[in-house]
Amino acid sequence: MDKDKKAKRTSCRDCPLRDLSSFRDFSEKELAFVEDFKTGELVADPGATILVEGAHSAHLYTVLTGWAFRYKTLADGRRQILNFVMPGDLVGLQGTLMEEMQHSIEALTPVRLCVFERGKISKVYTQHPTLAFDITWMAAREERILDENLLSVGRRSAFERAAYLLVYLYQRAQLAGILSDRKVEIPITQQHVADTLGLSTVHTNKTLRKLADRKLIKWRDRACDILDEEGLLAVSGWEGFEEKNRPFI
Amino acid sequence: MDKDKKAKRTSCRDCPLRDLSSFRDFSEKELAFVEDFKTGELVADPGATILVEGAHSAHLYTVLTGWAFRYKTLADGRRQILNFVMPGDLVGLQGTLMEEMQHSIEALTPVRLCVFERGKISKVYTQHPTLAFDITWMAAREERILDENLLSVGRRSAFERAAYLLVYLYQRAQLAGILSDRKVEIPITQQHVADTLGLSTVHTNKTLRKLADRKLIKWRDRACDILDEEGLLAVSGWEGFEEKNRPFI
DNA sequence: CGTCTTTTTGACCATTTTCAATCAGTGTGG
DNA sequence: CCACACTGATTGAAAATGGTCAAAAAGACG
Repeated sequence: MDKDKKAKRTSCRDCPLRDLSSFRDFSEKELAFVEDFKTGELVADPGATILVEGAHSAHLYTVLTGWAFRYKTLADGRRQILNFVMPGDLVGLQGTLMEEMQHSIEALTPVRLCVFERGKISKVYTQHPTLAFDITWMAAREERILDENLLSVGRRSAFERAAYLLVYLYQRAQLAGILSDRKVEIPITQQHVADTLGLSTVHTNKTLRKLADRKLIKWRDRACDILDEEGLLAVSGWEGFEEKNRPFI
Repeated sequence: MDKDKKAKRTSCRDCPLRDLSSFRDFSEKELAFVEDFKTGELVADPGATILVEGAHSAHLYTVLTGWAFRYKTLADGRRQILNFVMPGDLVGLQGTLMEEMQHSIEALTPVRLCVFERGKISKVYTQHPTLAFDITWMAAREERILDENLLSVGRRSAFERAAYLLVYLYQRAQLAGILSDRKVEIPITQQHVADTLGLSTVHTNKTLRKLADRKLIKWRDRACDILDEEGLLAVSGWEGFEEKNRPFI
């Protein structure tokens, strides 16, 4: 895993995520603590494995920039993508709290992460209850997303599922502040879409085509334009996010 | 919702869950705090809705006895069961932390729950970091279970999926201490199984029959004997739990 | 015994997968 | 600049998995 590039360190005070309207504000004390909690930064190349199933991670991370995804595989190689990881997301909590990670994380683009020391996490709980609360909040948020994903894979048709995934990614990218116009440069292949939806690549391709035929999206090599957000929401039957002032660390 | 039966109160010190080997021990101070945090108890009848999607729950619960399940539905009624709830499980955290619940919970058997006041949860974080940590731990555990479920629904065949679900329930019931011999009195219908696996009832029936033909299980009306735990694990390709000393509140 | 719920079955239909190519776009070395 | 190698997107056809419909059988229960 060629992920061990140490990068120059950004101060938490200058953290670009703080400027985004969807994240909550921090007190000076909190900032000082997080600044201390942070051990360094790490950059992973596209395709690099950031965390691997079975490992007992020594670190906890927050994504600063870039896209990644969480996934699990079966013995024969079948892969299920569980969720996508964007700036502001906390990663590696499972490996920090429990014995070992039960999923892997792979970078889609160059990913820059803040590194936090596993051992120091108890200090968050003893010294900064508000931040501890935020960690729980983020875990609950991930759970909520997984709930919706499970509903999608279990009960929505391929067409609805694909529509859901694309608006979902669109809205998340928007909230994470990584969007150029209505164009989401989703850095994923149709293979990734297939592994998220629980479909074959072939059928995924035909399904995306159908969405494109209806002028809802436009798929391009490793990118996708969202042409009709409302239309996608309608097809999927999803209500969308109403997330404001979410915390992060 | 006919769930409003107030029940007589059990002291946390006498909590039957404390005796089970799979749960962690508590300090005297923690016990005293939880005792105070607990507002009362509540009993729900089979079929009753304990928490409903869209509500802003005023309470947080821990299940003392009984089975329930978490689920979401689409507008046209399609239902996806997300996970099952057993003694020791924390319930309603989403509704406590965020604006509103995005899933419902329904009782399968008579369910007895401990009730905690939503407003007091911040006291857990400020006064009892170890318990706050436990809450996060439980959220991470739920996430892990959902990950495996998603893998199952997305990538396992109907046959593997069914095998997975049944050993999973068997092992959880065992850890929760609600098991009569190898016989799991799973209080669910094939309809519930279908809604968990993302299959139709008809196909679920045929799949369960195939498991029975291979002497892995024996299905009975609202009950299921696990005849061959190892066999089910092998079919599903799942490793099983290795959970010890889990926390609860 | 009659009613209700749950399980079981069979026939037929739809969605999705698999297999096998082909096509398009990108980057590389000559 | 072009041939060649790659990866990702597309297609068509055959096969399989799972869904729908309709109805019967089997328990559970008052």
